[in-house]
Amino acid sequence: MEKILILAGPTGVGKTKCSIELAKYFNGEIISGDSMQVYRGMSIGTAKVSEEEADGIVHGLVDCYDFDEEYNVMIFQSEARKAIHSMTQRSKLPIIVGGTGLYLKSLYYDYEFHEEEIDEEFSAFLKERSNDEVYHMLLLADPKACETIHKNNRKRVERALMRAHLGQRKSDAEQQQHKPIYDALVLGLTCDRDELYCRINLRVDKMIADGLEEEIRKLIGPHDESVWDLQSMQGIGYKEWKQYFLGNQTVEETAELIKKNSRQFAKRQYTWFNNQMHVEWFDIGDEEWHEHLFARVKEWLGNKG
RNA sequence: GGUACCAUAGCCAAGUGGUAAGGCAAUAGACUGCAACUCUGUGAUCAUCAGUUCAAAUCUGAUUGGUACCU
Repeated sequence: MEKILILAGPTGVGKTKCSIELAKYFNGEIISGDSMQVYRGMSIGTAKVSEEEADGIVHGLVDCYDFDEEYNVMIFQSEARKAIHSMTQRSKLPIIVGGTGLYLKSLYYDYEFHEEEIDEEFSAFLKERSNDEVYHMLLLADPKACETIHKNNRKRVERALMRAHLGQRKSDAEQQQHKPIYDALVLGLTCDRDELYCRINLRVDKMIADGLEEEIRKLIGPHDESVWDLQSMQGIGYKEWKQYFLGNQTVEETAELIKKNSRQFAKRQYTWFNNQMHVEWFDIGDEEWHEHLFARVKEWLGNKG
């Protein structure tokens, strides 16, 4: 099995810095497991690595798509696997760094995605139904899927229904082995919650100072209001500017919103990493976390046999 | 100093006699194709004291705190 090092953790703990140190020390290359850093032109708001920071370390899946393109788990999984393979062949240690839980999990485990089409007619038909109606339909089409989807979660219910409609029931797809397909070491960076929130707040202030507003202005460019509906523009640090540019909000209010959303996001990330994956945590508040983390990686690499 | 008004969870806030709406925040959780998404669960006895009443956040009085105006 190929070896991959996964570095997880909430926004703002310092994954980027740590990952570069790891890459340098262990002769590795980095793959971003992040759903927003793939977009070109979105750097400040996604806290992307700067060239100086990267210091020559190769970063995959960063700056790969224009901000009006689609990106999703399937693309991530496929691209990341290719990259991992390439690195392994060149004797580089693949280091996957990111905060998008679903992406990391789908990479680590044997999730299988297939090309899909959308039945527009069926989709339109669903739009007309109430939450209850749609949920009852799913109850008939794929009862097992209902176990993990709440009836108010319209988005997921519709998607599961669409899959069942196209003959690929969600519950069937999940019959997969659920086994790791890599020899992966999953490490996580964490810290005291208040401390993290403080770091997040400071980071957002810095983003503003570094010209986040200008970055957004460039992205919007000549586009009309529909830019705000783009997938990429739903990222934290971006979507909050809509009201500002529409003249309904001050910069200060926008910044506060970004901070709040970032904090809530960090909380959700913890929920994911704590319950969906087995993460070995390293608290950056501990004196020797750095030594411990590096020692752990050495141990793991050494036991390769 | 006087008069009036106000005092409900961390914040905003319904409720004017029958045992405390809602929103935000916080927190816990779900998650196989928008996942930085989407969704779910969780909180108070109503400033304090005394009184009226079968029954008070809701009425009365006092106290404390705040706001406005007046001298």
